[in-house]
Amino acid sequence: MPVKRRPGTRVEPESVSELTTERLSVYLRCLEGLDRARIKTVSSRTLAEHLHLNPAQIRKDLAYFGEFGVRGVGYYVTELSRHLRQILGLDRRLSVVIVGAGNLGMALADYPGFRREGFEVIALFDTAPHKIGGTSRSGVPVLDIAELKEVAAREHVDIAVIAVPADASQSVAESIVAAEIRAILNFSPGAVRAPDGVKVKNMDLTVSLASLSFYLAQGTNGQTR
Amino acid sequence: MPVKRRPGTRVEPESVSELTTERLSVYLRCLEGLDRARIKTVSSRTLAEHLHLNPAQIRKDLAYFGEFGVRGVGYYVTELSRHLRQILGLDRRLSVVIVGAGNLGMALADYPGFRREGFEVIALFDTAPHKIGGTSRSGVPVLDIAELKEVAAREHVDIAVIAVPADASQSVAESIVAAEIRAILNFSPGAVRAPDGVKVKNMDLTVSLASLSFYLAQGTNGQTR
DNA sequence: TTTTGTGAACTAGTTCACAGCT
DNA sequence: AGCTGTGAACTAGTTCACAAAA
Repeated sequence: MPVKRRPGTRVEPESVSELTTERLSVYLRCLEGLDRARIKTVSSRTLAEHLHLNPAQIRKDLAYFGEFGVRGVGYYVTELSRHLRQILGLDRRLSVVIVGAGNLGMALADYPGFRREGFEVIALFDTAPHKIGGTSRSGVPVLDIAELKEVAAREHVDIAVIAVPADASQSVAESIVAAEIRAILNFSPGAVRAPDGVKVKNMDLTVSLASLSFYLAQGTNGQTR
Repeated sequence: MPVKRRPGTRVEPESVSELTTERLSVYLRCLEGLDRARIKTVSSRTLAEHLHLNPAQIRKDLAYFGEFGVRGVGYYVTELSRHLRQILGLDRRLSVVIVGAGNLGMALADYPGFRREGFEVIALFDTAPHKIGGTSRSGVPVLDIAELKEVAAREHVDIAVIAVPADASQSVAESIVAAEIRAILNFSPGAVRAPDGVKVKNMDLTVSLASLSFYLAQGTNGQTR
């Protein structure tokens, strides 16, 4: 029996897993490619072949949010892209700050992929006096971390990236939470703790390398995604 | 009934999931901290409290590889660290190359966490003539990607990191596979395809940010790890 | 016909709960 | 007593398979 939810309708938060939302982002990127190639419609089967995924999974992921497809036809590429951008909240400018103006923080501030996807890096934050007042190569200013709360309030910062050494990460996370930023992308080793209502995503280089090392050591076999 | 497997014994590859191996790396880091604090033994409960995990999960993860614990006592910290390092293949020097000597590649080459965990970045590779022949700030040489195969054979490279723009990532992946490197950490957007026997781990910034954006847009609530 | 949307079946991963060892 | 190791139960995630729509 068809779900009588209209496309774009909000869904109960608990029911959508992070695995699903990550795949939505992958679908979106693929659809944007198809759109540039002037392809009008795509079936879950074709999309699944592109992405090496199961077609039923794609249909199920999309069906959480509405009935976007047309039976016998598939999905309209441009339309589905627009829906996915809206579902993912990518239909508006998102402002990002990076805490830690070391090599990694600076590199991330200048990463062209951010801007291309609608993320704007408005500032770097650090504690080192000789860094404060400077800018990244592309001109992102480095500010004193003491100013984070004020800047976040003034500029409506959506996401904070943590790119500091491990021993500073928890205190940085607390400053971010105090600044009322509700989403954190953490590149520091070791998970940071944040209260409910603040989403933390860990990108731990060390853990990923260890997992590759295990594969090499044990001769396991597999593929991520 | 006790498993009659001795500690350190190899396990059937298929039975250990990537989620488990990633947690092993987290356990190891935590144990190293306890070891530095001169703590001799730790129970799965205590470890679980540190890491905000379930104690049964920790016991189960460890039990895949042997019986490391002592009933009534817990685990000997130093001994378990040593076992985990061996299981993860971190008991030896691992050599890493980075393909793509842009901002991100350079930053990764100089990332101190690599060396600290026993990974040695031996070279960067790029195609841009003005980059080739130079070095990163910490002195990692930038070589021509045409030399990758030769260097990999000579230096026994374990892991390759992809840090190039999306449109180059698949061809870079093919060069890496041709160089007989069997583990890839991919920072490019879009999953790269590699044959069986080559492990790919994707660290897709765009996907992670989109997932945070979804959380902000929908007001979902959760915590990674 | 093609292809969606979805209940049902299946597979993977987590947590419980307890026997058994120290 | 305390704590591990592990079957059993549970929960989450994926894939199958088919009715319904175009």
